Amino acid sequence: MQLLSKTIVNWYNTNKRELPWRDINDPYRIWISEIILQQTRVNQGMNYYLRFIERFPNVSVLACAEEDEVLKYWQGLGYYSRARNLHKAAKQIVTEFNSVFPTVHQEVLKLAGIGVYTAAAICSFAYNQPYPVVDGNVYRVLSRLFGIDTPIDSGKGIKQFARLAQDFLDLSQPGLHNQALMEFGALQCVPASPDCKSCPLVMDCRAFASDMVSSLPVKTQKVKVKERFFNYLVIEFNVNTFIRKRTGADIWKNLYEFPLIESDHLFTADNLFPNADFIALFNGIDMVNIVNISVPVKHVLTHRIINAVFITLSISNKNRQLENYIEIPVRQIDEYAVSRLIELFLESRR
DNA sequence: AAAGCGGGGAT
DNA sequence: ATCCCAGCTTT
Repeated sequence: MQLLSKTIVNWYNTNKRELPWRDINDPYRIWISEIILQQTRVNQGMNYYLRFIERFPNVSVLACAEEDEVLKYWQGLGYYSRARNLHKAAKQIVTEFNSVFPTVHQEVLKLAGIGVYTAAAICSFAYNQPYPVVDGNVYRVLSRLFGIDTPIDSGKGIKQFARLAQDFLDLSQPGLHNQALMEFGALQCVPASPDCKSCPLVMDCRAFASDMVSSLPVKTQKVKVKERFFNYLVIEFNVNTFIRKRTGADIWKNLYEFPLIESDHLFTADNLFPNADFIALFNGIDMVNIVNISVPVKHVLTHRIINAVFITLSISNKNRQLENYIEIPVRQIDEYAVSRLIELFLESRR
């Protein structure tokens, strides 16, 4: 076991990428990088990390910031609960740990947004503590190396791989071992068509020996894609428009958007005025002029398809319903964190 | 245990 | 189209 780990670490030392959050000990920076990289590729998160660290260089600065600004720095990256939890955890650290990032694994694990993987990553990278990381890369490398076909998204699989990863951990250098194992999965033992001929572990790989590389790891997929229909109302009132913060347990929580009527279909010029929600929103307004109705947009996410249309309209006066919204000059919307869907619409209008 | 949460790149 | 990425939280 230890020999295999040494082989991977040797591979790592000659093949690793130079990354700004690598070869540092600052738990804060490691923490930020780990949260950004959850379900996110290095290339996608790199600039977010650099900008985030520049604006929020330490936990105190982050804790003092407004959540709105933290979300603005997260705009476009997705999984926005990461940003909300990051901010929440920063406040936890200030109040519960005197602004010093905790060094005890159990305490790290209690911070908002930090689960088993991230706690192990921080404690091993920053403090060299003996906790094995088990991320998507590790599942893939270990399942192939040891020829394990237990589904990695089952309770049994999670426990089995956690135990295996613990046994596989090189206790003499846990941080380096973990980094190397993940980088090996990211660059060498890739999901599709890995170059096994150049792999230093090819002779030790159970999956290669039994021609199972392409079928491991096993995952019981289920992803049901649900469709939703968002009708956005881009209201022009002199030079102003109206926006609102999304609330509730739903997509894009705490991000801003135009007045929205969700329906089981998209509005068109033909079915717009008979719609009860539409009529209600503009009740009491003397004149509503439809300026433009955008072509339908299909915003595809992993587990959702958002169909959206942007209806631009001008109004002659305000009513009671619009008091529930924030009235801002149109250009000022750039200061608010919005979803990628809204961002793309705004870009298309420039 | 299952569902929900974003967005993008590789194949 | 499908998979999956340095996963976590809520139901």
